[in-house]
Amino acid sequence: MSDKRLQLITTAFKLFYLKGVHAVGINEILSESGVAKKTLYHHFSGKEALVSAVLEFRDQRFHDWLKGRLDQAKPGPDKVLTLFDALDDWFNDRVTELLPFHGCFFINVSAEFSEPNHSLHQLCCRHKERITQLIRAQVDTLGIEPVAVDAFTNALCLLKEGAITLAHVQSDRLAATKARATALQLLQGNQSVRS
Amino acid sequence: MSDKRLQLITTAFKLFYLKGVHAVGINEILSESGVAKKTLYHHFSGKEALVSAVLEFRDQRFHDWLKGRLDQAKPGPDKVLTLFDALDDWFNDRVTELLPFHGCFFINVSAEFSEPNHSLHQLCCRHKERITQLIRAQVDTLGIEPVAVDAFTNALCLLKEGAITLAHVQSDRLAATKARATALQLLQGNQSVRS
DNA sequence: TGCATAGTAGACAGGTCGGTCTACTCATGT
DNA sequence: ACATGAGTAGACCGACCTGTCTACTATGCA
Repeated sequence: MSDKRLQLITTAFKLFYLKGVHAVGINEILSESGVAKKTLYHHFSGKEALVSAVLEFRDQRFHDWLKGRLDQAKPGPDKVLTLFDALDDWFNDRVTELLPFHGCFFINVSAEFSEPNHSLHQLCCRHKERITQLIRAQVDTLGIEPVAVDAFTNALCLLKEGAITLAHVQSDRLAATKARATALQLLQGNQSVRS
Repeated sequence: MSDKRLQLITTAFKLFYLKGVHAVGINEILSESGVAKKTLYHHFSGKEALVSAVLEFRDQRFHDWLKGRLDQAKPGPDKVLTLFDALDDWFNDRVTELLPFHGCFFINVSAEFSEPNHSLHQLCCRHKERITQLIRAQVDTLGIEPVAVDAFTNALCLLKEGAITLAHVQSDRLAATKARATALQLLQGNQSVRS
């Protein structure tokens, strides 16, 4: 990956994440990154292609970070509760590689490109699916029956997205803690989970 | 409320909800609503004031609809499970007064005006707080201890926001059903709830 | 040596943005 | 009779938008 190309992507992400895609113009990205306009249009066919690349970049970054956190958890219930500890760190700006929290970039972009058929919206959808798979893999390690795996994965994803929304819209820095408590309650209420 | 003013608000809402605030220009709202530009600036000081009015309008509409649904529920666990039945109707476009589902308008606007201090972002936050109060009132009728009321209200709100996000970003029309199942599990796992 | 590649700065085009303003109509109430 | 306020149509302003283009530089490779 070219140096300038990466520079454009990281700068664009920073600005898009902070202000939204429509609110940031090409020229702002150029002056902020110190790259010439011709260079941008050499690497990307247009603004939308740049947004695509930024989504892909963030998807990778976020996925790698979360996978790293989950892999560190010790076997057992911790495997899923760690998810909320990681979210808590994210919401409270203790994860430098994710930049200060301004909601989920993919939820935000979905909101701006609301049409489900839009290619950018679909990229956001695919990111969420990847993260869901990551979580399902954790739930799988609990050794519960397959039907319960699906149900519990659904519940965890709902709590995760809910926490992100509360943390962003209502600036609720405790959102992850609340979600963790609920997840714990589900774990304890379900006797099929080996403790 | 003036006839033209209301016309502007409803048209603006329809377009903002569908395409996002930044993606819709004043001129589009004018041509769509058939109102003159001077009239718009007679009623509103600018675009931002119009967005404010639209948020207030939607807040009222949504709150009234949900309150109506919750009030109809019969006492007991139904008081909270009805929330997810209502969401299911919303997600699947069976609520005409809310228009076809394109996510939560307030989450979407929050994403476009991400700064927590921004007045539009705060309006979105206040809407969420109002809805939370509505839900808390339902949980109160269950007759459980005060601490559990807070915890269960938090859980329900997390599940609700999670369901909205799944329904929008991933076009998951079953999101409300999944959230309902999780809420039921929480109800059953908690013996302090009178059945 | 020669030529493609990746880069710079920035003018430029065509369009849209939010917002102002002029000139006009029409209904209402005093 | 007449002033006021709500309305219309649309020209116009300056700013900004995405994207193209010219002219030039530096590097690396065949």
